[in-house]
Amino acid sequence: MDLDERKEKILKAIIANYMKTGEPVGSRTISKIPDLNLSSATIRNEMSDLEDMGYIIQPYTSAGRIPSDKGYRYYVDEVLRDKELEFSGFKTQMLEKVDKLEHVLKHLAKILASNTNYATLIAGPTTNKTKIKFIQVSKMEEEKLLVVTVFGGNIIRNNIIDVRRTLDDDELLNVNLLLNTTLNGYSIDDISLAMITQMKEKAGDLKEVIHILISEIASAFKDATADMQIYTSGTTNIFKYPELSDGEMASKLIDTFEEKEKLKKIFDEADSNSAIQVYIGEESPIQNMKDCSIITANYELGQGIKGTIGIVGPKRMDYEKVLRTIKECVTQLDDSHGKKDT
Amino acid sequence: MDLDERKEKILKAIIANYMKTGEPVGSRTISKIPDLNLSSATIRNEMSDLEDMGYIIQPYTSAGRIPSDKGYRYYVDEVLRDKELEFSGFKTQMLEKVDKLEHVLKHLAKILASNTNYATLIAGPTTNKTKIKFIQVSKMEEEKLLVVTVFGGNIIRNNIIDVRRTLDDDELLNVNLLLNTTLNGYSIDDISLAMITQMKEKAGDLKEVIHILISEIASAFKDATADMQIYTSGTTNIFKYPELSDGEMASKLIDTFEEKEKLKKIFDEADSNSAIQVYIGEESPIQNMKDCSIITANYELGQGIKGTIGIVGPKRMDYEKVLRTIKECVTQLDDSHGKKDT
DNA sequence: AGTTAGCACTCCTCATCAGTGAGTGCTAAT
DNA sequence: ATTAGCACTCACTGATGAGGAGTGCTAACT
Repeated sequence: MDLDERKEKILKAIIANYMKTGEPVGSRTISKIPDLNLSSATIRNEMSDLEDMGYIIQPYTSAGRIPSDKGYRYYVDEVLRDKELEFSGFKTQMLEKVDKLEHVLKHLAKILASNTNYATLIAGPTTNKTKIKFIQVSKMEEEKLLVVTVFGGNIIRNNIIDVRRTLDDDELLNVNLLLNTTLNGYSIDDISLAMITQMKEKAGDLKEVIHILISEIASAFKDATADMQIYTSGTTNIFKYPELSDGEMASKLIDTFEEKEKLKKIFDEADSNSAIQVYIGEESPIQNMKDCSIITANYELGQGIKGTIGIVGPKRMDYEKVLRTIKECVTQLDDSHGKKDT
Repeated sequence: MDLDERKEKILKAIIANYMKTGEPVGSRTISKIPDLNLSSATIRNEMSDLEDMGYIIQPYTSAGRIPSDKGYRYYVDEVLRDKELEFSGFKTQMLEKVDKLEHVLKHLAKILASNTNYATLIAGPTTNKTKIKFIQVSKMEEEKLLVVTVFGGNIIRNNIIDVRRTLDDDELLNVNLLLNTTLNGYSIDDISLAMITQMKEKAGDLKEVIHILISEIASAFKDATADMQIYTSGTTNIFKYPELSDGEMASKLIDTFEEKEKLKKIFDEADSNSAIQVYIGEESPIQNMKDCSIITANYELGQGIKGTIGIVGPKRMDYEKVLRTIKECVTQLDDSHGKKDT
């Protein structure tokens, strides 16, 4: 099943060439490569073998070959595997000057898009795994409480909750104290039944209120992706690749980028394993992106603040560059934010 | 400068026909209309006149005519002016079930897009003209205060402000009391110098803190458009209109829709006059939309909650339908929300 | 004088057709 | 095992021409 050295060289050459031009690659083109000094006829035989093995495809008889999904997969897995993914020359301009996390991510998406020439999406951190820093409950209207939750990284979420009961100032103070002392430093996911019963015990009269508050808050954040923010940029980069920009295709892709809900699927999968993930063609978790490749990577800012970066491009995307860039990017996010978030 | 009845009929017919087909309209097509019983030759003469007057354009010699911007303008101003814009059959499905304003608007954008077949954008309310309902200042870290401002319609904004000083609990209580009693019921724009000095006088020791808080809050909301939320939907509808969907054009349009900042220009203009606004072709405030028509309308949910709805389509869009729909939509927004926002 | 029929002309669109070139597979010679 | 040679395939290009939709103009008609 393995390829001998020559076949690999040829496959590599085909992929490299097709990445640049987007056109099927012929045997003559390969035969001109000085490294492997072979005639086009020999190349043809080898290419025929490669096609039988499923690494390349002939779009129609007597055309050149283009890499198949399997071909790309081989390239990514075998060829890029032990390559040193060194500094990418990725420009970090201004990344540190912005402060709000939301802005940082938006900006980063733009930078990534313009650096790679592919479409970029960034998922903001999900709150349910981020540590709670501070909770403030206040009375907004007679029976309505405003709950402000501050998570690590100063991510703030608001909930208006209807407790069917009026609280006086003392009670409010108690609730605040109780919630803060108990939940501080834990994430939503961390909240255990034990903690809740413990709070209820201490709550006395306020048992009921605490119950409503906790369950409402929990259900608001329950669904990991429910309040996930997704920032996209460079959608129109797809027009740079003819294979993606004909009407039908482009329309579907852009639609997917507009409907952020659909994009969540990508991040759902990415969550499970922490490494960089490469989806090629049919492997894509999103139906509409079956003709694209998607590369995702998880970033982490400490304090349980985790999110995902994704880049979407044609199957002939420059995997090496994107992998380098995205890796660098994740590293930088880590560093740059680590500094200021004490 | 006015058109006689026959010319108007012909112009109308040309526009109506072009709206449907998107193809240049010839004299023979018009001559077949039973209403005005004329031969194609007569129509030709009239069309020649209309062209001289600038209402229609001939894309190339010996092609049919298409309406010019001026032609559309005449149609919108004169023909649609006194037409009864009655019930549009606009589906309001589920509009009332959703609760959060943000969700309502997102959803509404989708409904509008699918109803009209054009791209839709909705600007959420700007906070600086909405009445403040409740302010809560709390201590998050030693010198950092968390300010939560609740506006009418339960729009919530958070600010983390660094007052260079520690506040004890009593002081915090004072600040809260002061801010709430003074600012309640006013909008950010309403806050006068007098109010500020008044607060400072009462603040005593906390003068400095109040100063920082007020100026920070004000500057955060200052720029009306800074925190304006824009929801878009149906971007890919433009692919339904060939004149907008060729590479260059489509790319520019979609780019504009992605970069929400650019869209703000539309709403900046819309603010000034409260009526429905129609921009045809070159009249567009956005460079990239010079080949489109844009229709905007302001909605108002009471309590100073105001925003704008916009629909973008080809110049040959169905103005009548869009005007009807958008009008209906604004009315419904008004009603449906008025009910539940006591 | 307004309207219309007729005609020559323009220009787009579409299908056809042959030529070209890049590419392949196969065979036979090296 | 490699390569040169050859016949064949197929997309792409450009020219050509028919067809059609539409115009403008003129002359005849009411």
